[in-house]
Order: sequence, then C-alpha cells, then structure tokens
Amino acid sequence: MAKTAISPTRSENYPEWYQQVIKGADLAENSDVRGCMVIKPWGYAIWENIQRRLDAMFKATGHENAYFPLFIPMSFLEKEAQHVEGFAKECAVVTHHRLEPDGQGGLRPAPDSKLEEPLIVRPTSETIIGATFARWVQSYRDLPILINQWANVVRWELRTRMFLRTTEFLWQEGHTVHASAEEAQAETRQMLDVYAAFAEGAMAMPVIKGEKTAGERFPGAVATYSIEAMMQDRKALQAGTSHFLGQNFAKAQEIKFQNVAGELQHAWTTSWGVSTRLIGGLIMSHSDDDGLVLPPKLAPAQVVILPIYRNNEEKSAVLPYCQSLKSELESQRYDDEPVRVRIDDRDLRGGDKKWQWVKRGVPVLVEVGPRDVQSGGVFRARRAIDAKGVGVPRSEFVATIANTLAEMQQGLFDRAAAARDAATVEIADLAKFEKFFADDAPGGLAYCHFTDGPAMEAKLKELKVTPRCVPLVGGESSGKCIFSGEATSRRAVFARSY
RNA sequence: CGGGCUGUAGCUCAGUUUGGCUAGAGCGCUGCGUUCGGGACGCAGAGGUCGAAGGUUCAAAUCCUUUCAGCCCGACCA
Repeated sequence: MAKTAISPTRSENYPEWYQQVIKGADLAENSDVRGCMVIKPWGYAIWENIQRRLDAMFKATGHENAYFPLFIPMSFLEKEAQHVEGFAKECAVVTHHRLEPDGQGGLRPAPDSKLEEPLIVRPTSETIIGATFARWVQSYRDLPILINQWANVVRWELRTRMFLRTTEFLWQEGHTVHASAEEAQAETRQMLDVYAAFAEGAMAMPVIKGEKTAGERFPGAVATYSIEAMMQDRKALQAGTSHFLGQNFAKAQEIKFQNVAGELQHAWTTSWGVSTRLIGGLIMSHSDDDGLVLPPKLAPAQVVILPIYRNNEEKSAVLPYCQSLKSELESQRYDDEPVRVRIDDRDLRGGDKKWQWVKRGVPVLVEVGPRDVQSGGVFRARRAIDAKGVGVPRSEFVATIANTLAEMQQGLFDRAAAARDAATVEIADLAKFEKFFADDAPGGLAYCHFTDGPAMEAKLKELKVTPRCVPLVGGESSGKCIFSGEATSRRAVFARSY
C-alpha cells in the first residue's frame, strides 16, 4: 500500500483526518484560549484570497465597506424577541473596564469599575448596525443603504471544531435597508447568488441554493436562504446565508423613512454573511489522504518551484534558471491575475520540502535540477492528478500554465459535483428514509416532500438529520409528506450536517 | 449542567497499582558527518520546579486532602 502523507486516512477516521490535514497544511492551530484558533500564514493567505474576491463582488453589486463596534449594549439585543432567544445563550459579556491587584499577586476586575450596562461581544451586528441605520435614514431618498463589514464575531459554542465552529471567527456581514419588501427580497436573493457563484467559481465547491425551513431560520428573520454543500463524508455544510428580515428589525430599532407620499413607514432590511467556515468547506470538499488540495483560484501560491542541487556549482546553474522560470510564469495570466509563483530555496532535505507543499495543497509543484537546466526542461507534478510528476519542456510548461490551472480548477469542481450527485437520492417513503440515514449507511443528500411539524421533528431528531433547505430549483413540487402523509407542495434536501 | 478521563521535555506519551539510584522513550530542535532527483542514517548535544498548594514519610511523579486546567460522551448548537 502506498504511504499517505496524512494519517489516519479519510476512510479510517474522517474527523481525525480533518484535523491532521489542517496540521499538515499549517493552516491553523489551537490557541491558549479554549475554542479559539490561531490562523497561521498559509491559512490566513487563503482567507485573504477569499476576502479579496468576495469584496470585489460586493463592490460590483453596489455595496460599501464600513466598520461597527465590537461591543454591543446588552439592551440592544433585547429589542427583537426571537433574536434574543437565538443568541443570548452564547454571548460573551463585558462587565468591568479596569483590573486591579487582587492582593495575591494576581489581578481581578475592580469592583468600582463595574459597567452600568454590560456590553456583549458581538455574535452578529444586526442590532447595533440597525440602531445606526435608524439615524441615517429619514427619507426614501436615503435608501437603499448597502453596507458590508469585515469583522470578527464571538459565539460561545460548547463544542468547537477548527474553522467549522470556533468561539471567535472571522466573517463578513452585509446589512442593507430598502424602501420596499420587493427590493429587500431581491437583495437577499442577489447576495445568495453572489455566494453561490463564489462557492462554485472560486472554491470549486458545488452548492444548492435554497430557503431554510422555519426551524432553521435566523432568529428574527422572515426568510433565510443558504447555500448548502456536501462534504466528502456526505454530511452537508451550510456555507453561507442570506436573510430577508422583513420589517422585524426596522420595527424593533425604529428604522423609519418618509415615502414619496410623505407617509412615515418602517424600512425593510436584509443581512447576509460567510465566514472562515468556508475554509473548512474547502478542506473537506477537495482534500485527500496526502493532505490539502487547493483550487488554483484560491491557492496562495499556484506554482512552487523546488531547486535541486548538491553543491555550489550546481546551485549557481539551477537558481538563476529557477528565477527566470519564476519571472516567465509570472508574466502569464490566469483568472485575470499574474500567476502566483514561489521558489522554495530553504535549506531542507528535498523530499521533506516537497511533501510539505503537497500537504499544503499547492496545485503545481516544479522540481528543477541540473539535468533540467541541461535539457531546458522542468519536472512538473499536479496535485491530486499526477503526484509523481513528469518531465516537460520548459517553454511548453510556461505556455500552458494558465490552461493547466484552469483545467485543475474545473477538475476539482467536476469531481466534487460527481461525488455529490452520486450521494443524492430521491426518497418517497419513510422506511427508505430511515434506511438511507441508518448508522451503518453512508448517508448523503435526500430530496423528500415534507410538511413542517411534530411528526417530522421527532423523526429527524432520532436520526440526527436536518432539513438543509428547500431548493430554489425543485423545491416546489406536489407530493405527500414522508413523515405525516399529508399532501404538500414543498420538497427539501435532508442530510446530516456540520 | 450530568457521566467518564487526563495533566511528566516543544509534541505524543511511558513510569504511579507495590513510594527508593542522577526522571525516561519516540518525534521535533541544534551541531558535525554520511547519504540525496529526495519524506534516509550515524554520532554528539540542548531541553523537565513531573498542573498548583498543603499533608504523610528517612524518602513523593508515585500515597492522602484541596484546587486549577484541559479532553471525551451526553445535553445544547444563527
């Protein structure tokens, strides 16, 4: 059996494999603070690429960036009843503003520095941004307001997993205000489309766009939409959400404007977000038993060149060859940008170095030794395609690099889509549903007719399955609820999920 | 918040039951050397108030008490 770079393998122990991929790729590590991680340079570079592309998409759809406070007065959260219920249980609370010696060599919050009103660390910013918007909006001429913020948020989760659910995480949250329900709904759907386009185009991660059922809705929202992806263990991952908030928050926070007729009315708001969880999705969509596999569009380095030499004489021949190769590659463009190239000239053993880059998921690895310099070639390996590599003429390699990256990007998407389709079924009766989600079954995505209700909830809880969404395409169709037998016109995707 | 478990080198852990030499191993790290289109090897070396406090004892990583921290299962989870 071939040696794998990651142990255990996916089939041996999937959750542990996931942890080891992160470790092997040097993406992140656990910190001294429970539930919070340190995102290391390679992991953060991926996040920066995600940010850069999404930010451009937000700007292209008319949004502007702004920044709101980390702290939110506790009373703000109380204003929207469902919102309170959804978030109160996982909030970090700031109660003091000064420390003093505790008399035993340590520190304690100074009793006389207690805050009049506690501040919570934002779990999401609807309330404080809404309060701000209330001051910004007076007339229909002030609308729409289209704002995004890149920020960190804190949700005091009991159970955390790197990137997928951490106590503190990085995200963007868009918040918009509109003069009509139709416009706000259109905004909600537009941003869902942006997320789907990003997930499929940049991450090579196929997603299903759909609406959340009542039980899965964002607290305080009228409608929540999400993109749902399927991971290699056949569990679903909610990768992004977009909420139509109706007038719920506008009423709670007095966001009012005068319309054309001169009447005072409440505005319509939306919010939408994606987080560092996307990186978890990226890992579990493409990576293999040799570690991370990155789609070229998000890879911090698309090509890594490994010079091979044994002495100064060889070094003086090989290094300039590598440097000029790097320049030539950088003059090539892929995805509207120069190809991203690194030379790894660290003083490490060659094999060790190569495997580090394999585990980090770099799409194309190039080894250049004296023989290549002599022959005018390079030795090229493509991640997850031909790991061992093959010798190719340098000029051909350079001329085709953009095409190679494009093919790899598409190949990852196709592979993930095929895996998802192979794990997707249509189920019309409960017995088959139970069998599909039995503990010893592989599981997957099941499309079923349903009606929201106690019959469904009880069965789903027992099977640890949730309705992921009612797909925008194929969600409307008449049939019988597999849980209650009632006639229904709605169909959802069911799965176990992260 | 219930049930179980663990704290010993940077990391993973052995040693604790039955107290007793200078507290160990593997990996990693540093140096030298051999290898090398490759995840290799040899030699030498650095690195520990054994989670913390108190107690029992001639003697404590080991026994007792207290305490702190973390992990797993459950509950919970926009």
